[in-house]
Amino acid sequence: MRYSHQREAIKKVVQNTNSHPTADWVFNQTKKIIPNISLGTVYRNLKRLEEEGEMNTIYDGNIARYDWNTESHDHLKCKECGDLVDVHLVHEEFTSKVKKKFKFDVDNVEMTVIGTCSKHA
Amino acid sequence: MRYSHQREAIKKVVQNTNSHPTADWVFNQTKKIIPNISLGTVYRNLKRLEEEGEMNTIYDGNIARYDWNTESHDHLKCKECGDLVDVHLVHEEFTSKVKKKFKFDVDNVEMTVIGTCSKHA
DNA sequence: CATAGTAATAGGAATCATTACTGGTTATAG
DNA sequence: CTATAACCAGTAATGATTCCTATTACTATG
Repeated sequence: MRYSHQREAIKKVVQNTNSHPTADWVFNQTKKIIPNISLGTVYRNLKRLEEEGEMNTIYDGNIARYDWNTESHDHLKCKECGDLVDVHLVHEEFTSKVKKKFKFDVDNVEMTVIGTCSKHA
Repeated sequence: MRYSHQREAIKKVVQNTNSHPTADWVFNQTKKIIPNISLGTVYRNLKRLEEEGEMNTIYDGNIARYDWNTESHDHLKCKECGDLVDVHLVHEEFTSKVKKKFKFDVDNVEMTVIGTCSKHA
């Protein structure tokens, strides 16, 4: 893949946040670096970066969010503040259990735990 | 909530399938019963039915699917055939573990295991 | 039974996220 | 330096979902 100024900027933006940004948020942040960048470029490059293994896409309801944390992990979503926090809950033993029990070859587990975080208990 | 012919038909359509239908699929099936039903009516009533606890919404990537199975359960999604199968993987002990470890009050766990089913191994 | 009041509907326009297209620009191999 | 394939900005198109409005149909009551 050829070098591109735009893609580097997008990558940096995503890597420098702990939120799980939407494409639109990434677009607005990247505009601060490259004012005339276009939304299509953001989408295209986020997809590329995911294909390259540089980030993950997670679906929050029906909108996509991007996550630079490519290690297998799960999310806690607070229904009060909407916060999405990374946690590690699904372990090896789980995937091997699923494989045995259902003859299902696990690639990936997407888990979101919805509830109320300590700030809003 | 007032009785409506349309809502009853929509409910029956969803309850009589084991697939996890999209709004569009439900719309097309319901048209066989009520030919002039409108897509907006389908969306509105699916949402109502969910609010009433008659069904669940699950997100498959960024499109909504509806599931009459309102008991807590998880999904196995085959990346080859796209099949979405109901399984029960997350148990009580898990939610109480999360509550202790993260001080997070769990309402609901959404888990989709992505991989290859036995038919496509 | 008739009807008024209100909830629900059909149909279509509007919106939101995302993808596709087009003509011009730029990185980079040779 | 130059050719050219990859990339981009801008914008149109798409697909899913929601919103709007005039009309229709439940249902409680006289």
